[in-house]
Amino acid sequence: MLPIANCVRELRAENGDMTQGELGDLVGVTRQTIAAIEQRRYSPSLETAFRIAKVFNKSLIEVFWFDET
Amino acid sequence: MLPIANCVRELRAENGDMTQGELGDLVGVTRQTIAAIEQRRYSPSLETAFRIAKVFNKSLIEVFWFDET
DNA sequence: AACCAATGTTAAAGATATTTGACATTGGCA
DNA sequence: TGCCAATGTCAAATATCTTTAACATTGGTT
Repeated sequence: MLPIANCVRELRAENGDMTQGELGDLVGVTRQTIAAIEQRRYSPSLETAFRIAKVFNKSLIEVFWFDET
Repeated sequence: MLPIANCVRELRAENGDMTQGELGDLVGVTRQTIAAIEQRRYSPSLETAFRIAKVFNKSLIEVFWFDET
C-alpha cells in the first residue's frame, strides 16, 4: 500500500454526494485519476493534491497525510 | 514558472548549512532532485514533499505553497 | 426485468518526476 | 595559485502520474 492516505471519498460524500467525475472536472483531472487516488493506487502530484484540497476548502494536510502502520 | 513555491533553500541554511546532498540523503532522493525543486524546475511528488518537510520538523504546507501571481 | 448513473478496472500512450553519470563554475581555504 | 566542496546543468534512461478509450459491475428506479 502506498504510504499516503486521504479522505477524498468522505469529502465527496459530505459535499452533496459529489461524484468522482464532478470532482475531476473541478480539479482538472479525469474521474479515473480521482478513483485511483481514492483507492491509493498512486498518490497524486503535489499540484493535484493542492487543487483537490481547495475544492473542499481544506488544507492539503487535512486531506492527505502519511499513513503510519 | 511552476505554480508551487517552496523555502527549501532557506531551511537548509537555517539548519546548519545543510548541503543539497545531505538533504537528499535524508529524504532519499539525489542532490539533483533537491536542486531542481529549489529552482522550481519541477514540483516534487507528494511523498517527497512530505519527507522534505519532516526533515525540518515542519508541516508540508509551511514548506510548499501555491504561488499566486 | 430493463435501464441508467456511478464506479471498478485495464491497456496503451503521453507527461512529468527521478536517477545516473558527466562536466562546468564558483567561492573559500591551504 | 591551486585545491576541493558545493552547486549548476545537461542528456539519456527509468519510474511514476495522468489521459483516453473501452468494457464490466453494482445499485437504484421505472
